Amino acid sequence: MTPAGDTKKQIMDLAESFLLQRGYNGFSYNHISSELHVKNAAVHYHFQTKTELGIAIVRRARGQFETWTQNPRLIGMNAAKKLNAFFDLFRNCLKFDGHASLGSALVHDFNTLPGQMQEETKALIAGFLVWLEKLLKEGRASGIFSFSGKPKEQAIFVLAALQGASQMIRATDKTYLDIAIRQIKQALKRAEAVKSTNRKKSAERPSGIK
Amino acid sequence: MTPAGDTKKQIMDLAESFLLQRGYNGFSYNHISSELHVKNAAVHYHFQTKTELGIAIVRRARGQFETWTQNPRLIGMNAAKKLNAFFDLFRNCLKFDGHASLGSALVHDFNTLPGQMQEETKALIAGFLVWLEKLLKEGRASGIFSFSGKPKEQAIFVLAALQGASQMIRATDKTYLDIAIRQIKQALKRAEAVKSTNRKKSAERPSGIK
DNA sequence: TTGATAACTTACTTACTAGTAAGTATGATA
DNA sequence: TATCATACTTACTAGTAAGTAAGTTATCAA
Repeated sequence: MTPAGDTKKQIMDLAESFLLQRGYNGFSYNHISSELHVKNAAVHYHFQTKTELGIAIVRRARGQFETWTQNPRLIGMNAAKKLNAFFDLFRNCLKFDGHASLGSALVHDFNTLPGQMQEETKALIAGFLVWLEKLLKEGRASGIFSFSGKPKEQAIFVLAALQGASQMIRATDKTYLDIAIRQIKQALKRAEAVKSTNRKKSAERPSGIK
Repeated sequence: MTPAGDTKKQIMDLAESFLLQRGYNGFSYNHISSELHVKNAAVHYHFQTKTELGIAIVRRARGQFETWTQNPRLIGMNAAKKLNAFFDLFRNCLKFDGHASLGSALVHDFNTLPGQMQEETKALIAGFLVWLEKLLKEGRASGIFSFSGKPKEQAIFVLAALQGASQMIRATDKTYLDIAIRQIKQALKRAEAVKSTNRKKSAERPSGIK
């Protein structure tokens, strides 16, 4: 028999994978149980309801993001590298074909989500935005980023583009995610780059953010 | 009895509304039939399968977009106004609370969509991107937009941000869509604005695009 | 007036959904 | 050795999903 605690984690991992791939309404307890070669009642043993399972997944993801933001190695980075690390976070959850980010999967299903999961989703998105806002603020203050408007407004823009791209690539070329990320970076450094190449005629400008 | 052809359109309208609000897996023939006060078999009479209904919805939307792009009034506009008109297209389909754009709804459900609907979805998104690319190209050539990279890359970026924002607002303040749109415009005019206010110290820049 | 057709309803099927109650094998503990 | 909790299985329920076959009704053309 499998070691204690193992199945529960496997259920969460699988459910999260299905959630990213098929949305909250696109997977069932049978999907999970048959994949793990157990009966559907075994899944109910660990998570009485689908809502409970869903909440556990979002809570875990929020905790993981919290841990990620507190990593000293990340904190020691400059704003440009922090932003790249954030992009990598998104790229990583898309490494399995057809996956989306958890945030974009949840906001899509938002209207059909149980109330408690709606609250968790709001908290997840709000957490991303708060972190991004802080990053953009300090990045602009230190001259690494340059953009107009409030950092919070720019954070909304960046997250929207990132989540939108992570979904769009399902129906387009997969490279479109990296293209979108490159354009986000451009949008955050344009004024900077333009200043230094102001006399140049065209649109080709050197990169400050890698 | 209702006039001929009426029910069919009502089914499509309702189904589209459910699709935008709840996703493809989030509505059923019963949702539609009970709303229209008919039996579920009546829906099957007009659309034998859900796939057929889904395809009809996407095809209609593609046709409507095609018609929209060929409107002489639109064609006569300058690039900035055309872009605004495109934004309005998105804002309009979000006027009912909780709705997303058709494109974002479909790409989210992409992995669980029947094959033919996947193809329709690809065509819908590709249509948006082609139009946007052309707009951005002519807008940059005429000096209205200013951005780096290929117009196609910028088109991907703009559409990703727009679709991402249209979904995100379900879990955040509704005003975030307009905020995202404003930032998209900023990203498309930044170099322009920066040139004219290059001596100004901070990030507040006048608007060229309204 | 007949008959064809459009637009349904009635009444069903098969398959899947979340969820539950009761029973069982296994290993740790008293 | 008894017992107790953990981690299941077996076997179900009620509800909903898409889909279908056969019958009904209104309208209109010949």
